[in-house]
Amino acid sequence: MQQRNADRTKARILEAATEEFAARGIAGARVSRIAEVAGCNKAMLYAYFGNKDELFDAAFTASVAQYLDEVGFDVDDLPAYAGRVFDYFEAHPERLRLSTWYRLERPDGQPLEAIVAVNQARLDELHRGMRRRVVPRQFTAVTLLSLIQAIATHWTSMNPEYGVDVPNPIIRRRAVVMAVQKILS
Amino acid sequence: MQQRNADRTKARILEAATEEFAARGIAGARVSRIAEVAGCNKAMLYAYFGNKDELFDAAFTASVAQYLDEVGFDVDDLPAYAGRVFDYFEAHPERLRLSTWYRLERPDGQPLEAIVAVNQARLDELHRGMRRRVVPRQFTAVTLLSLIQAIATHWTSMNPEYGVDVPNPIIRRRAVVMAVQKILS
DNA sequence: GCCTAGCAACCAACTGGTTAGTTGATTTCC
DNA sequence: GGAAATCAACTAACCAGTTGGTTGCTAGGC
Repeated sequence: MQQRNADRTKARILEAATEEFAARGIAGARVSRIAEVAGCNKAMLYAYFGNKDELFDAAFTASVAQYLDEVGFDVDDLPAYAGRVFDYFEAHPERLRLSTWYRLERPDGQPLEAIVAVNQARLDELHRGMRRRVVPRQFTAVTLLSLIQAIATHWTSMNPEYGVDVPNPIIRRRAVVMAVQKILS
Repeated sequence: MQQRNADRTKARILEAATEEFAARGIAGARVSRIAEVAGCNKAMLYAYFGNKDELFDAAFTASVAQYLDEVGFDVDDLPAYAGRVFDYFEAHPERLRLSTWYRLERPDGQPLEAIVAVNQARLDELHRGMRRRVVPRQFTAVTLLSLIQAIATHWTSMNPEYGVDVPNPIIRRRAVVMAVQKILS
């Protein structure tokens, strides 16, 4: 077991940061808590990531990259895509929280290049799908993408006032897939 | 013009608090900024609302009450209801932000009684609608309510990586209403 | 194989500024 | 005259970021 390893320390900081930021947001996160969870000194964190804000950027960018990598897109079966998005955030609710914090706390932050590029690619695919008559044309491509995203994550982003009545994951997933099917019909 | 008026001061504090909390969340909000915007001293704020957290509660509760009061529910025309929800948050995006902050920063906060009651009433109405065959039964009532909410607010809760392609409000509204119609078909 | 110089990794303790919350006095109105 | 409304100034704690120094790893000479 190495006692010194820059890469490993960096990775541990990023992991701890993701956890802390997902739980408390940028303003609510405590740098000292991140350092503690990462098992290192605050100074390391500043050496590797600059400052609190840049650390959030690093954590969020990594999180998004992992999401885009793991959840592929498929114009030919959008309900299945919605199902996968549902599965992903069911397994990693903290990723959705991170994304929401980003939206709330960086209201006029420059959109991340990586996401813009992927979104553009998906929009292009949707347009091609529409020309091929695989995707209906009642909604614009942006609307469709955004609607599907909203439907796939609607449970996770729900306020907690429904209590007991919320169905189990299997039923929720089925509802997501069915809703997207209906949107496309 | 009165120089002293407890009710008016209280109202101004609440207004300023809503603005500040909507913009920056609980952790990011600054009590001194709220006092400044409200045109009074910090001490007033503590005299009237106890502390920062209770001030947020007051602002959020008032905001929700106003929303529930303004946007009525109508089982017989759910697409129109979705349209009204869309209109409301288009006109008051800060209310949606406030609600999102609440969800993120109070992950295990006790659900607000007022919302729980209204939701239960709406669920009951949906159930009656289902029995009357006015509302389809493919989704459970909770699912429907949650789906409609998600669809009606999907633009506002979108991350900002779509840029220029986002359609104008009229088209967005039409998309919301149409999507809910399709969900119900 | 052993020693050591130099550098990268690491940290305890500190700093300067900020922040939620308080206090004790002052003003205004009835 | 007294109660309610208001505030300037204060406090104690907190927190992002820094500093100055220590420790472990390794390359290269012997």
